[in-house]
Formats: sequence, structure tokens, C-alpha cells
Amino acid sequence: MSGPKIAGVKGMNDLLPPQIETWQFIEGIARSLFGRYGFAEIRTPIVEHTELFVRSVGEVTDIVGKEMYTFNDKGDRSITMRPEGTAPAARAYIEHGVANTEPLTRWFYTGPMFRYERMQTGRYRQFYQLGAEAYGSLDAAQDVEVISLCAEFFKQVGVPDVVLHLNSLGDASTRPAYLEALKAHFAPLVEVMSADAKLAFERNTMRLLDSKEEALQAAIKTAPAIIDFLDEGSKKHFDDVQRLLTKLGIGFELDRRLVRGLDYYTRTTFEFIYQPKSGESSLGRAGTVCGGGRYDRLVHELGGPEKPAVGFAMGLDRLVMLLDSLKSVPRSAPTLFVGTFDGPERDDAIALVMALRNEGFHVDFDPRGGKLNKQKERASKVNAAWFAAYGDAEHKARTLKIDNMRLAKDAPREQLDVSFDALRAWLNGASKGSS
RNA sequence: GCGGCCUUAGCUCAACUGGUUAGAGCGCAGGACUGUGACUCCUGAGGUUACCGGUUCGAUCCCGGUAGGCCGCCCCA
Repeated sequence: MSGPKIAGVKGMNDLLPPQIETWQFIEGIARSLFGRYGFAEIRTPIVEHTELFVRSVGEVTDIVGKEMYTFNDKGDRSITMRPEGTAPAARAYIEHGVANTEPLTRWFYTGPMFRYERMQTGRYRQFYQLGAEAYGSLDAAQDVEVISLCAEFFKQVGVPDVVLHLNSLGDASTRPAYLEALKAHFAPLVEVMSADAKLAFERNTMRLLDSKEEALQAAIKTAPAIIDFLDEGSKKHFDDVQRLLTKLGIGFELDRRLVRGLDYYTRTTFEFIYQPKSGESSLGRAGTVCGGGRYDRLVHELGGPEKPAVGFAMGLDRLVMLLDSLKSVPRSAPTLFVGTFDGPERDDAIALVMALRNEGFHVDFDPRGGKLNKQKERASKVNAAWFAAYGDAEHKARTLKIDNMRLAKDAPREQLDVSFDALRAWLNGASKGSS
């Protein structure tokens, strides 16, 4: 009956224990921290009408041009599996008329995104993002709140070596003049550009600033910076952002080449990049662990009211990889493991385990029974902090002999007598030292 | 989408220039030992050497294709 094995789809991974605990750890911190910052969770469908991404992300971007999972459903509608979270959030914001209900809205979301791309470390076809969106404020305080949220999140999650890169793209009124200057700057080099670069020159000139092409490096260094082209309003806004960040003690690097790949960004753009102070980055080239910025026109362009917005998206796959390489996330383990025997008191032992669990303690046992030593091996394997055999003697004495499993190999054995009556109190103390 | 590298037990890797029973550690299972230092010792089960085809008397090792993974580019989280 056994046929050929069926593998998972390329670029889409199973998340299994024990690594899943790293994901839960991150999600747990996100839920509480984002909540305290005033951001409420939303969940949108995994698919949207293709048109949504074409109009928001931009027709000429790589995402829309070649990376979307698009198909026609049975009603012959063009459907796309979401490649990012900002557009769906904006769509929901508009669709539910949220702007009519409240002037300021702060949301966060987490879930899988899909992009048909060539595989590489930290880059998958189904990947997970944690993102936030704040609608309704034009104030620099909003940009900074969002950035501060990111910075604090990285701190709490335990990733210290992350650097904030900051830039401003100005808005629709300043962009044309800058693009003109930029085109003029690169125009002499069109002859020596690769086909890719030429296309970028034509369609999205700012992208050239990010190019690694040898022939362009000198020109990139001397290229005009958009921050020198900002109009009064954008300039002040950017200054305010920097001033506030400094006030909050959030370090940043001005990065005039920071150009984000999606069309909807205006004014502030930022990235958090993992740069370990010493040694190699376990993320390789996939160092960008969070990217975001302001998109004041997006809601309106999608048919909604004039509502400015700021947001970001974090790549959780990369974060998980990082945390796993740092081994900083504690793995859960039973406080107490109860060994049982094949006697009439076994039912009582099992009943005790279940009762303790139901009262909130992390207690384990081996439902297969078997030799006591095998059960103790099992206890060791699941990293239980304490082990106790529950047999006839213990049952009669109503007392467990509890063995410390976390001692050094050569340390003297440590065994405590704890009566059934004192068990809860003892566990309360013991569970503090383990998890 | 373009260029390059890789693919041997569940995991990490070994096997002289192609030569005939493909090894080790970890893990897993059992025993010593169904009543306690589990971390010890012994034993065992796992491989059509990713898949398909070719060259050869003979291929894990050579060639081609497919799939998967990795690196760079593109781009991004």
C-alpha cells in the first residue's frame, strides 16, 4: 500500500518542535509588546484580488512582475496569494470604513506571505511576517513610535546587534526633480550597464543606488542624495524624526541609498539590519530583518480617504534563524517527571499526574510504562528538572522521593522527601527554577 | 529569471586514482536493570549511495537530464 513519498512544495517549510518554540516565543513577545504600544491584531485572508497588489505594490516591481502566486478561481477571478501585508491591511481598513469610526488606527498582523522566488538562506516562497500599520497621523511622532516599537521588539526578543538605517524619499512634489537629477547623473553610463541596470534606469532609477554592478560603484558614491532635494515639509518631518529618535536614545545611520522596493513609500523609510559586532552573520546576505516606512498616499490610491500611514514588516524566518543560532530561547521542560510501576497503585500515580497538570503544573510521565530506568531515561530526554518514582511504598507513605535531574555528573546525589500534602507548595517553588 | 557549487543511514560526516559484505559518531530500539545517578556498558535495527538514463567487464565515485539544497546576481523579509 505504500507508494512513493510526496515531498512538500519547494520553498515552503514545515515548522516542527522543538524549533516551533522559538516561533511561539517571538509571537508571545509581539502580542504583549504591540498591545502595550496600542496596536491591535488583525487577520486578513491569505488571498486577495490580484488587482490590489498591482495597484499598491506597483506594476513594475519584481514582486508584481514575476513573484506572485496568481491563479484564476472557479469563477474566473484573478486571485493572488498575498506577497506582503500592507496592501491587504489597507484594503481592510478601507472596506470596513474604519476611518469613519476612529481618526487614528494602529494595527498589527502576523502570518504567511508568498513570493515565487529563487531559494536562498532566509528567503522562502512561503515566509512569515510580523507587521504593523498606523493610519491617521502625519506627525513625526508616529514614524518614531513605529520605529521605537521595532527597536524595543528586537531588544526584548534578544537580538542586540541590529542597526537602524534611515532615509527619506520625500513625497510626490519632490520626487520628480530628484529623479531628473538622478537620471542625468547616470545617463552617461547607460552604455556600460547590464540589461538589468538599464531596465532599472528606465523604470525605477532609484533602484540603481542599490546595484552591486562594478561599473556603477563610482557613480553611486557621487550620486545626488534625495535628502538634498526634500521640500520644506518633508525636510522638517525628517528632521523631527531624527530629533525624536535621538531623544529616545535610538541610534540610527543615515543611509542615502536606502530605497525600498515597493512603490508606495513616501518620506521616511527604514530598515533594521543584523550586523553582529564580531564574526559572521548567520543570515549571510539576508541581513535585513525588518523594513518599513511611510506611505501617505496608499490608502487614498486604493480608493479610501486621505489617510497618511506608517508601517513596517519583519521577516520572522530570519529572526527565528538568528535566535536559534544564538540559542537564547529557553525550551520548555517538565518540572517533575513521575515514574510508575505495574502495580495496583499505578492508577493513583496517573491520577496524581493529571491532577497536577490540571492545576497548572508542568508534570510528565511515560504512558508506556516499562522499566523504571527507561522511564528515567525518558525523563532525562525531555529535560525534566525532577524525577520521582510513585510505587507501592510511596503510595502508602503518601510521600514522594524526588530526585534532582539537573546536577553535574559528579555532584553528590540530591533526593528530597515531599509529602503529597506539601507537593503543590513544593512544585510552586520548583517550577520557578525550570520552565 | 541568470551564473556557479552541492546531494552517501533520522542528523553530522567517512569510503586510495571506478573494483565488488558502503563505515563512524549522534539519535533510535533492546538488554545488563519493569524500584531510580538517567548522563555507564553491551547488542541491534535503519542505505536500491536523491531520482531517471548513459559510458564501462564493473560506478557512491565518469557523462547527461530531473528534483531538492547552497552561493552570487536580481530583488527582498
